[in-house]
Amino acid sequence: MADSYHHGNLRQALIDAGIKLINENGEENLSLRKVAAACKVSHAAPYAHFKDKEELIDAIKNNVTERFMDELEAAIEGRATADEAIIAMGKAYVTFFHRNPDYYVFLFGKQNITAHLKMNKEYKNDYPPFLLLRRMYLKHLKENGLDKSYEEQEIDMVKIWSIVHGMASIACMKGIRSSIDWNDLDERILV
Amino acid sequence: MADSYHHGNLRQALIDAGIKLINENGEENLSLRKVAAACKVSHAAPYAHFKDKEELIDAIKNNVTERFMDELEAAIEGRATADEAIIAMGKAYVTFFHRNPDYYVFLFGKQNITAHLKMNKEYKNDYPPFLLLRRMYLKHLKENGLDKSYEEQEIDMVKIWSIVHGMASIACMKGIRSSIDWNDLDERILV
DNA sequence: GCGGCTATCTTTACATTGTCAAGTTTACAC
DNA sequence: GTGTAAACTTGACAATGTAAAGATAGCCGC
Repeated sequence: MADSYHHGNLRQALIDAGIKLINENGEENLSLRKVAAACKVSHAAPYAHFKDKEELIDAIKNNVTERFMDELEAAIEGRATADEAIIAMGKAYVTFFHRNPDYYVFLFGKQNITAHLKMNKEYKNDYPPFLLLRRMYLKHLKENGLDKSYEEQEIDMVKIWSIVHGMASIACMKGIRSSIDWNDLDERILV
Repeated sequence: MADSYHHGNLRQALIDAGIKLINENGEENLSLRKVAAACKVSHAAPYAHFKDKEELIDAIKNNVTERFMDELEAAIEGRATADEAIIAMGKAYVTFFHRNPDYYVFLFGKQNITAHLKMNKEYKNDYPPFLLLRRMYLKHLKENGLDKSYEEQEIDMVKIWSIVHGMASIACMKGIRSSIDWNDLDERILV
């Protein structure tokens, strides 16, 4: 069914083509019609799979977020201690965006994080990287026999997240990007 | 010259109308034609003052950045010690964006920082907030009789900036925004 | 005062884009 | 086989960015 009337798997093809086009031309130059053309379907075909342009972009965003999480999880894989895992995760966090600054803008540029998390109240607890951090942080407390209040825990985690996320953000800025050895830096910064 | 053929001060009027429209409808819904209409001029009039849409947006960005800097400078005004000033500046940094999340996306969403800083190599040293931080940090070293290598200084400053900037970024995310008392938090996080 | 120069603004035009509506084709259940 | 729904095409429309050409007005040298 490769060249039949029905495409076969247009939905995924649109997402893939979208990622490719965004990597080449940036999100602001992405048009539904170009994505459709890249898949050799008519300009209105995407509307069978996505409500509007935003829904396609959200789908792409989810796809990228999954790849991001894959790298974070790969980074903590096999680390002996929670401390090591947290350091590794922080490095992977910064490295992921430093290696591809476009993804930072794409994921956080409009502050959507991910489409399926779109709501107007507390969702930090559902943000995948934060869940991973919490898991490692609790492991860290246990390993070191520490006992902290919920509030103290929150502060610690936000602190770690802030450093890492802030570094990632700064590391992506044009001009600053190449002026600092991030891979070296985060090792010393993450206490 | 209020209703003459020439507007009088169209350039500034376009910037002001642009800020207003962005605050109301977001950057993604800003169109040159709407801005022109808000100033009661023809849709092509802006081209006499700005090369293209991006140049108008950059001008608006500079305007907002100036207001941002004003608040940072006001925050350190009259602080006794550098440490106090840095804390105050950090709070002002986070507060500015927490109070108006749209500005964070607007200023950093496309990672441009400001138009006049647009170049492809090191410009951290020209980023106004960073200059202010450096000034305060050097004051801090002197006040406490500390002597650090240039590299150690860089790490310290990036660390401070990362925490503050990361907190600002996170504080702006929908859903997380209201779930944390940022004003209380940054006081305890900034060592 | 006057001619001209230039910046400012208008009008017109065009290509790109998001989206809708109506029709066409295909797969699939019954 | 027939109907039904999903997947796709075609055609249309309004909004938008931008270029080109013309109109207007302030200003400068004389």
